[in-house]
Amino acid sequence: MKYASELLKGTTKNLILAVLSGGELYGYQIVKAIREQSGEELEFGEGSVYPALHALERDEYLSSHWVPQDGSPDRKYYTLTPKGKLVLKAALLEWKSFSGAVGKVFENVALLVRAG
Amino acid sequence: MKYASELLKGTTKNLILAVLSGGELYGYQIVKAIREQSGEELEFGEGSVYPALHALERDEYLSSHWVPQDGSPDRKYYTLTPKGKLVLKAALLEWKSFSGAVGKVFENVALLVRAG
DNA sequence: GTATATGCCTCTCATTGTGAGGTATAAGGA
DNA sequence: TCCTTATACCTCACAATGAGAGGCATATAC
Repeated sequence: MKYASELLKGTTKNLILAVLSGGELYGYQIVKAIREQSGEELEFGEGSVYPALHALERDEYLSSHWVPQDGSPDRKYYTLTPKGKLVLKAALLEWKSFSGAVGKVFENVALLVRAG
Repeated sequence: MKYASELLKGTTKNLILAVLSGGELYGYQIVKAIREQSGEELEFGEGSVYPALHALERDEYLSSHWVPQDGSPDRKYYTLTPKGKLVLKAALLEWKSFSGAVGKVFENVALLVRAG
């Protein structure tokens, strides 16, 4: 991992909702979508993503359906529910506000570090 | 709390190091410093901050000393160690990179949400 | 008398990312 | 032939950590 794993906590589910806003994807594809859309910076293990997907479906932010494949493992496609879209919108605003607040605190430091 | 608590995970210790870059502070003061410097957006409970301070001192990112007070509780002041300053610098870079990566994924969504 | 502020601490609880393991098929190279 | 890699799903034990409640003590204010 490129980042301290704790940073991801709380962001994982929102990232999943985010990449699903473009249309349905299956689990394995979601991992790759996040990796690619983040510019190869964010990388999730399957042990993080599958449990997260189950929780999101349990909370009715996602719905899923199986699509059998020939000669390769079956795929479970996930789609945002209306409830999930609302949660995603809220998560985007929350992230913007949160990262801005953290940024404010860190800005002060940058000055001091440069100064001394 | 204004934010989902999971968002704070992994950021708490870095925020503490950050506000201490301006000079030594005691625990109670650190909570207020983060609240103020974040524009009243970030609020930590004592149950989060004190254990974090102990961990940071255990890892030698901080050192501390008691200062007795008259008629009010004694204060435990914390100071960044050289090791702590290095960790802080790394944390700032990590945050910048991490928040940028999350931002990339979320940008794609914003377009889609607005579109439909 | 009761609440609020100061200032430290500890404890349990729930959440969640990691990493390893399991299952199964197919394609490629040594 | 054998081994690795890729696909695609899953579970489980582990560690980190923020929340919230509780404890202790003093001082001020209503």
